Amino acid sequence: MSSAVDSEIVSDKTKKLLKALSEPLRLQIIEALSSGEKCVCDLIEEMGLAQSKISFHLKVLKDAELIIDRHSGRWVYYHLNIEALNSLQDWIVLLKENSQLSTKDCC
Amino acid sequence: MSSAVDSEIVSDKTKKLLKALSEPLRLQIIEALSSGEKCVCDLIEEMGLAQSKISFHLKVLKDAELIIDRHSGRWVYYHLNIEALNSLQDWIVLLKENSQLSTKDCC
DNA sequence: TTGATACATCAATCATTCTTGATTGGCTTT
DNA sequence: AAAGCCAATCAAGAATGATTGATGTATCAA
Repeated sequence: MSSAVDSEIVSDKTKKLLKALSEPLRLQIIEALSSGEKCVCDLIEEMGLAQSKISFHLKVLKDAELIIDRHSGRWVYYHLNIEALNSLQDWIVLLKENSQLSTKDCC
Repeated sequence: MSSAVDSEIVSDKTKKLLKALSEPLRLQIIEALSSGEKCVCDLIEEMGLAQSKISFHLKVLKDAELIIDRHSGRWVYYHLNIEALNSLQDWIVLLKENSQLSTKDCC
């Protein structure tokens, strides 16, 4: 549906990134991982939350490619995907540039 | 509730920003406004959506201080708040810096 | 003052997302 | 093989968010 012109600039990837970042718990996870790679059990302990809850949110973050997993024995380690942060930043920069073009009268 | 340690780094402001940006329609609005200030009627026409829908999402964006309104006669004009974009970018930069510190073994 | 326009807000429905507890699957140790 | 641990997944319910159509408020024009 929605047959309108749909002149979209935001990529689906960026949409997914932003949706993944819209949840406070997931932001906490992101910040926890910004200090280095951690296994799920570390996060469970550090955040004091149920395992299934953590796993649920990790999955959302992983689907958005904000984090990357690494399996080792029976542990799964997660770390931030800096590329995702970069592409998010690029989008913001683009918005700001656009914005500045339009406030100075053109050219 | 939630008596846990709550060693939060993300500010409530950032949380709200990211939540506001988690909705595709709102991203479209943001991008529409990145090319300059517009009134609600412009957005309605440009996006081909119901007025109450647009107003609803504008309110969310305004509450997050991502956009700023300006009243003139019976029109209301909205434009992006660059400060919000800046603070979002700052948060990302901080995350990346943190992340880089932890990958090089310390110091 | 009447009517029209621009926008906000509300209440009800609908849709999506989160949470919880239980189960399952994969490793590892014994 | 059996038992224990780590983590993913599932199903049901709870909570949150979005959409819709109607109503309200302010401004302007006739």
